[in-house]
Amino acid sequence: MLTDERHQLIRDRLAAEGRVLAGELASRFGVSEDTVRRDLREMAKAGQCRRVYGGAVAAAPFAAAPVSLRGSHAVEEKMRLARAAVALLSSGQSLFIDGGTTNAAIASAIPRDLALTIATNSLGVASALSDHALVELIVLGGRFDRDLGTCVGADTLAAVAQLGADLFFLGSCGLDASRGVTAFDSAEAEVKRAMARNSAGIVIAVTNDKLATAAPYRVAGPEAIRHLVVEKTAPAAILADFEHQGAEIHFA
Amino acid sequence: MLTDERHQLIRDRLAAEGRVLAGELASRFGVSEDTVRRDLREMAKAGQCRRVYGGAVAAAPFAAAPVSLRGSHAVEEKMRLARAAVALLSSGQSLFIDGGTTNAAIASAIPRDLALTIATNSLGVASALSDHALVELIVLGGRFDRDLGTCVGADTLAAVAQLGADLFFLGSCGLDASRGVTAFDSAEAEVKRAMARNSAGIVIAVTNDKLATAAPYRVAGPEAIRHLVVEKTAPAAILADFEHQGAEIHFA
DNA sequence: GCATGTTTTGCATGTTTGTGCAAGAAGCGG
DNA sequence: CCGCTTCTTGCACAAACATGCAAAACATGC
Repeated sequence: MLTDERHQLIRDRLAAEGRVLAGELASRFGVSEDTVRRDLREMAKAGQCRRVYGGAVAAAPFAAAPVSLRGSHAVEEKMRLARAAVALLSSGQSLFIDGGTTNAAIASAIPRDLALTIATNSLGVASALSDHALVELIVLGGRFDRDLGTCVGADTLAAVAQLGADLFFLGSCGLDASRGVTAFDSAEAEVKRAMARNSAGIVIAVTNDKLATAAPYRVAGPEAIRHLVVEKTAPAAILADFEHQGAEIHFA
Repeated sequence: MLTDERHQLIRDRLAAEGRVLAGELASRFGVSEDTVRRDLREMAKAGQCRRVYGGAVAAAPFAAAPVSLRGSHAVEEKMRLARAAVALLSSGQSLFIDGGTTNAAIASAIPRDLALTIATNSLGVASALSDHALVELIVLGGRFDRDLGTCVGADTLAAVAQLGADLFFLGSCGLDASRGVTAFDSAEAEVKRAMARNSAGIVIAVTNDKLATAAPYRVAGPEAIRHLVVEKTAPAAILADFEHQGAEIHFA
């Protein structure tokens, strides 16, 4: 097992349970407790956890990334979703695109012959669009959150407030027909809310595992969703709920 | 088996599993571990993976440098300059870093154990710093100029105006002992001027070809340069001029 | 054809890094 | 106070590493 892998697994566990025990990790990984303690010491030095007697606790309770970007097996599905999502676009439109791996996939799937105005707070999305000659790209700056891969905070909100868009590609969220769109992080949710407020329509592309799940922070009600892009295998019952609230369903 | 084929297979494997082991690849390809390590080293240098002890893991999602060092002739020199430039840093400092390939090299050369606050309008610099856990990263948003790889315009200026920094790493400019620092683009120069105004000291790292050249737009006078990082082969006469104006010369 | 230079590869070399073990210090509970 | 656990530090060893070198394969130019 690679040292880096161990660190990743510890991060995952911290995100899931908020704390880890040195002895437990040692037997789980099949290494000595000394090694685990060394790992925890390094991670604490890098600000990824806080060291306590007997183990470690998460640095900031809910800051952990909701998705481990590493084991992103669903890359095929996301590319399929992305291709279906960009079919909604036409030249001259203006877009908000926020963070998440699905949105990064969408950005890289945007055809190069579309003339669009795109504002994003995601570094990944901006990078993907940085060579699209016809795209007017606006970076929404602010404090960079490396767990989310996006800018958040007051500066970002101020930048969003100055803009308006036809469509908002809202990513990496929980989606539930009664609770609507929810986010895992308070600052993230604030930015999403601002983008939603300033757009004419919301587009959400999700893999099945996001359907019928909810996160702590509310972003928008289910009726705000204009377009919902899902996998072909998405449960019809759930989709029907969204459809009744006015969403248009698109299959990847 | 061709070298390129091997590289492609390693990329495939990284995409599928997120990590590879040097020993495993060696036996699979029927080559020595040294060869595999060479491959991984090259691929890491090209940003296609991240090297770890025992193998390599998939590159961080944003690390795919959009404005990479590709196509720039003097990669080696720039990395040397970068290593010399980061020697000026110490924990707790705050920095402005603007665009240019040399600054991208500097950003990627910043040690991971330095706690810094860094504000940048360069997508490449931001990407390079996106996995530095101890760096508080502030993205200066605005209209993205894809020729420069940076954000410029009124929004960017407003963001800069709210910040102050100890050092400003000023990149991609002309440098002349009488005319001072000059830029090739009006909007670019405006942002550089704002950053210069709000920093306590300016650091410039340049290859020889930038020395004793001037561009249309004036950014700062020669007396504003605090640190000048140059190649060992830089002409002494030119350096003396800058030294007389108060600059501290550092050789890469 | 032959000499010359380049690229790739494997091997020998020291060096670095991760790991486990042991000893002592420090925290915790009775 | 004492026993127990957890932690840090120093040390040793093996695995992984970078580097220099030489042989082989290949291209290039006279």
